[in-house]
Amino acid sequence: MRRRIADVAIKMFVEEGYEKVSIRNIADKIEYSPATIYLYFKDKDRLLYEVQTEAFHKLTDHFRDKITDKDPFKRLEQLAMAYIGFAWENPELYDLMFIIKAPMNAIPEEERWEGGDGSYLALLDLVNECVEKKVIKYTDPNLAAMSMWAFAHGLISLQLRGRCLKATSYTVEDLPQVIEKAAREFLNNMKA
Amino acid sequence: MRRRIADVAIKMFVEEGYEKVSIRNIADKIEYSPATIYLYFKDKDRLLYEVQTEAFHKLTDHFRDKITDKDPFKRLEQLAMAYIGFAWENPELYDLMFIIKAPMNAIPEEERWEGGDGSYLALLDLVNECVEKKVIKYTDPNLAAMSMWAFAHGLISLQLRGRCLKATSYTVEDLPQVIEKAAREFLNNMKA
DNA sequence: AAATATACTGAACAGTGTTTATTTTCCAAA
DNA sequence: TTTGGAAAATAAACACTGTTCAGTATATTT
Repeated sequence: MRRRIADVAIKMFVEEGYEKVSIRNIADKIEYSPATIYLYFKDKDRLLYEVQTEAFHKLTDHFRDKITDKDPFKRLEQLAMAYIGFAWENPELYDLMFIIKAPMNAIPEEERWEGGDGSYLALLDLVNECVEKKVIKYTDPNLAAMSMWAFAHGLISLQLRGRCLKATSYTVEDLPQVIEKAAREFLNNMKA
Repeated sequence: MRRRIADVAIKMFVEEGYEKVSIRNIADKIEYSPATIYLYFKDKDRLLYEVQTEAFHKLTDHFRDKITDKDPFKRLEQLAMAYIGFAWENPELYDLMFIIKAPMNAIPEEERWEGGDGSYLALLDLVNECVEKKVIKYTDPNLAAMSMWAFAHGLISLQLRGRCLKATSYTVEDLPQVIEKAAREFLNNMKA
């Protein structure tokens, strides 16, 4: 039943957008009462967190498919492009993975961030290798990993929230290429 | 009256956080009926947009205070640090300026983004000067400006949305310095 | 067949943004 | 000073939201 609810929820978030989906909508779709959902999920934040975890599995799969090169720096490039590509293809999922506050409220102070941790560690491991082999300028892997993440996230979230189009002179057709170009430039600048 | 509502709204957003403030709360505070607000603002998005514009004035003032150096690259550093500092001091305002979707819905397709445009142009002008004087690696000012903005925004918004603390091994006390350090490193990497 | 345990729901609570018909307020002309 | 009309403000309702809880229906065990 938990599965059933989570499956429908993730589908509805993707199709209709997070903001337009309510507990009642989900309950209607699975033809149960809204109260039933609360037997399986403490509250909406907790359900969102479950959906987020699912989404991170999707991202992990996406990474597995796209990160294939032997050279660690090339792999770093592939990771960056895969991250951006995922966001572009799944904007609604990206939203609740990285932008919306709600699902994070469901994680108690001390607990691990199930989904996010895994993906971040994939990046950190790779950056570690790059630092060891001196293929990037950075010497602190944590700082390098966070910087890469922040840059990619910044590009994506400014775009997803409509700030890019309004402030820059780029058009909606340009943006995908512009963002990729910016990412390439960023990677170039951190190359040893 | 428009002013009166906007003033109270901005104050309440800062004090209690965007999510906890409703039209009714604002109406209560100014001792008017909720319906009155709709005589002066089309809807909540429009009110949010007004508050956003106010916030951008604050950011512009902040920039004016902090960006003082003669050297264009140093000025670029000052701008970056001022931006990050502003976000740190006014997280709730930063939220509705750059993260929340709602206020952008109030701007019709063709219209300018009153607040955002100005601040972005300040950055773009400065970057233009840096490109001309060849003090940064970038040759395309638009790309450079967007990259800087994206990087700073990425750092800030990941932090504001609780992703940094959960994924990285940094503590809440470290983060301000870590973010500044990351920004400095980024600027260093783009230095010509 | 009776007792227990599990699964589910109807209805309500307290809140949200928003609209409309109605009332109050105010000011200028008679 | 009274009256007419415009302008300003609102009470009440609509259609939602997340959430809770008392109560019902179903299934399992004794």
